[in-house]
Amino acid sequence: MPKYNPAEIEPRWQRFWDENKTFKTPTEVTEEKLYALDMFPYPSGEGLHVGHPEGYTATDIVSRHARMIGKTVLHPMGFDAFGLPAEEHAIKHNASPREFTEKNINTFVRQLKDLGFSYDWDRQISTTDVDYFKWTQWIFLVLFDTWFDADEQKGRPISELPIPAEIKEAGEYAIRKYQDEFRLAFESHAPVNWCPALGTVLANEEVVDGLSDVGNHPVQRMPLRQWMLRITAYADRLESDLDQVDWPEGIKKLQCDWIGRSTGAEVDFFIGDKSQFETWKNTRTENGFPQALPEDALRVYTTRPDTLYGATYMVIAPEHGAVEELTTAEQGPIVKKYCDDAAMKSDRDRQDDRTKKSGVFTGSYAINPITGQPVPIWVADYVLASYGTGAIMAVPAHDARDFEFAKTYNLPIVAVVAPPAKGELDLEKLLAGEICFAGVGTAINSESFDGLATDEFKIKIIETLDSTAVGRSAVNYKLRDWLFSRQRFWGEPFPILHELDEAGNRTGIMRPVPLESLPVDLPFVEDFQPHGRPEPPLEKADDEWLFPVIDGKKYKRETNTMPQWAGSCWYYLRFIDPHNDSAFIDPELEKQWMPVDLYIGGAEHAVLHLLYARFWHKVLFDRGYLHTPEPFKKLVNQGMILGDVEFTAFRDTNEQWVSAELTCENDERKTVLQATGEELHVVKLDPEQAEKEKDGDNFVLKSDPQIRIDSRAYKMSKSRGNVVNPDVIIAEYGADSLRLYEMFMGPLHQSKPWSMAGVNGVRNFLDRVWRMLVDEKAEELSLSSAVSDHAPTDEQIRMLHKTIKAVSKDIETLGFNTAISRMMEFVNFFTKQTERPQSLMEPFILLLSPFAPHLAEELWKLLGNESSLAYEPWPKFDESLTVDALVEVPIQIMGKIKTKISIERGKSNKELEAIALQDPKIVTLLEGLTVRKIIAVPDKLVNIVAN
RNA sequence: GCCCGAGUGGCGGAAUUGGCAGACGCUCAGGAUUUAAAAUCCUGUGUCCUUACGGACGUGCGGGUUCAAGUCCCGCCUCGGGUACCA
Repeated sequence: MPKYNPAEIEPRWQRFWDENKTFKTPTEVTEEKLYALDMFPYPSGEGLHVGHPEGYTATDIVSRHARMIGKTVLHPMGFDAFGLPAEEHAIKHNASPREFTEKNINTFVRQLKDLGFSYDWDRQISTTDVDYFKWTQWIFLVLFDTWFDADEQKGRPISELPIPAEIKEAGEYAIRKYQDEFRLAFESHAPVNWCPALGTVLANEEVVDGLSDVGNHPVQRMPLRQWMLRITAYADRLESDLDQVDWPEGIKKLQCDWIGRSTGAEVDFFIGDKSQFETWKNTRTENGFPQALPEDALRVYTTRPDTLYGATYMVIAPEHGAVEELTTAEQGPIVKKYCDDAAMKSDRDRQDDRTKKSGVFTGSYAINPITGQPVPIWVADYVLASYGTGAIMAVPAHDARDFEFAKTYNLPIVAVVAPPAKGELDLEKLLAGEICFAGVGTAINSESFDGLATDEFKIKIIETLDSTAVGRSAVNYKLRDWLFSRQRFWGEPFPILHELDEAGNRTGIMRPVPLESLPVDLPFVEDFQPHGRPEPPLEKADDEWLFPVIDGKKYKRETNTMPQWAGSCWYYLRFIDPHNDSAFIDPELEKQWMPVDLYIGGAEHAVLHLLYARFWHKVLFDRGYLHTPEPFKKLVNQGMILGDVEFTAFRDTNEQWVSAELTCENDERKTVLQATGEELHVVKLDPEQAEKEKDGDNFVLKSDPQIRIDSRAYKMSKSRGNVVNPDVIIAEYGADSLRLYEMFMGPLHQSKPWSMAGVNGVRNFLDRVWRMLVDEKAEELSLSSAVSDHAPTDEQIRMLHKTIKAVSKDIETLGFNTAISRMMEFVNFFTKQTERPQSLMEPFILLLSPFAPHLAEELWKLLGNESSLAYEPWPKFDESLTVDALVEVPIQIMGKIKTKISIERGKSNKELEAIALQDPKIVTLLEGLTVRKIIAVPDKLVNIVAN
């Protein structure tokens, strides 16, 4: 009995595609190319998750469709395989991270092949391949060899960096040190996020609420020598070039916010006696605004220079360089204690304290350059050393944080901006210092500037500050330079050698490992367990690796490794030319394939990966290795797939039901009774036990409708036990069903709950497709007798053309869920037809093929075709055949539908009106009414206004 | 707190430019087929009123614009996600 049996069909076609290299990327790239890319996965030990195939199926459908419309397609897959989990696993099991990673990759490849994706497997890469990270190291050296020319807004070779005459005179060593200060990859000794549990430092982006992103371990600040990448130099371009790409607005905004560009002014407040202020100001006006931080002034950054008249005190960060100098002898001990405490505090503690502000007075005053009045200088940890100048002018009347601080320490509050007239804010209260207003408005208490609107004021005041050289306009970014080194084993080694002197100490001279000596492979290390101290595991490599001698000079290798992000910053380029051993990519091939036309992946990479990759791309672009300024033309984020919907109810310790609205979660994420905090039992219910409230939106217990229950889909997680394994779905329903279901669930970008019943639903559809063509009662696999070479009817032809049109359009807009529903309608229609002309069945199978490729290939063959349908021309439709001759037009009276008439398409509104008014039902309904107006929309509706 | 996104039947979701709300699928109910079951096929399935014919209501809530609003405008509510002292 030839029933639809995916377990037999699917492996057979997968083998066919593999053996025939059906999806090998063509070497001749035609004008119309498609580069469809998935965010490559981290090959975890758990294997593929059902979230992975969602995006992968979408790009696969687009790729398969593109081949059929004649495009040349590049559709590759690879693995982002460096990273902490493999190393942690290796430590735990005393094994090699490489072996573990390779095993996981094999599982992933097997699972991906089971899903029938049309990847060109000859291009498979892993970031951990030595042949791959050779070029990651090479790109690092490009960064090392590049400085950013701010005037040209462009990265240039370090050899083109202008060297000041006095440096030149000081000799080669001075020149090298000078260059090192400008490189895009540079060493720094700044405080970093050190995570003792992971034994490594982390990027700001990898620390969430003072805990590590991976594993939730505490993170502390400590100064360490680190490699940094100067991503801040590219901040403006990373922001402005977002207009060039077709990305979701939300993601663009996230990147913009992350870059956090703000404009305002830097203002110097004179430190010294009020009597010398005029002299200071005059000297300033003569000499101009100093580039470097002056010693006789405190420099602040503000986005609201228009509130300068309201600056009643100043605050510097505890780490600010001038703390000691500004602290008076009397205040010395308490300031020192405050700063020491702040330094001890972890980021986590700082978060907790954020609700209340603390600070201490330094004892010093600075002179407001516009009013000439002295203001006290305080130290407080609500000012960050790393942003702006690490010092602020505090305007408590117009900044919520300053307001809170001023209230706590009884500092004066002066209102200088009146809210817009319409506002409900009470001006009296504002003037009395009782409330704070942070918006824009009209200047008050600002001498000659009074009455100016905020925006005008800003421009005027900057002009004034500029003319006397006490201030200037300035731009700031939230974006920080990228901390690029990790103290772990399982990452790319840096291709950098540190020159040593006779005594074995670093001379400070660095030497890049030359191209011919790349890659720098990971050495064998007996034990790479983190020990809670910041010496990287590579320090334990043998001397031969650690201390190379070149031209008689002894060097020590850099022993930090690169972070996981490094490999994923450029993998999309390597896919274009994966086996090239003389360059990271052939420039000709790069021109043919870049940019990536469609990039699909999860929104969790909205800032990190996408920002880092764009940054590297721009550097490589500036240095002439690439021809596009942006790597990813169109980006789509797939939504998260949640677990099946769950109903939960709550019971107290006396086994009594508790209604859901009386519960809440406590700090330990346990469900408790809101009123008393009593811990409750969480009971998972069978859907049978739940029902919807009679008049309300809540679900309640069927047995006791007074008790509300929770109905929600949760994120899939091991602990919740709601994880769906794709292998199980494939075994039970088939890969085509899994692919189809994930596409049918809803819009790609939306998060949606899994439903086993839904999988069964699409499997049902595939069964129906099978039966539409196959005679299930026959002994051998053969066509159903309904399938014939009969001439199709007009209705049948229209059905096909409508379906072709809808499916084609939906693939273009990635509306896969509606494409599938249109194909379901086609099948519903034809299974009722006793004659199913083969000439209509064939195009339908082609339409289905990108979605359910195994089944489509099988049926295509059954219909008598010899070869794979992968490159068959996509069916075309005739516009005139996509509409019916007759249309049903509703007739409304006062906007309410009264009847429907079936008429020929294309009637004018006059004709429509006449037909409507003659309709017997309408005539009856209009009796006694006066027709005031008739609106007729051709082929759509008629609305009669009558009363 | 701030910034996004979303609220449509029992559930997932459809609905060019405002123009027939609920396509398609699931669920459930009834029927056919069968010795029986599975599978399959057919019919029905927003709510309320009505024996029926039919009618009223209905896209989170309250207003508004319009001949006509899920769609546009104003004001809220709830949920999901992101983010957090960035001056």
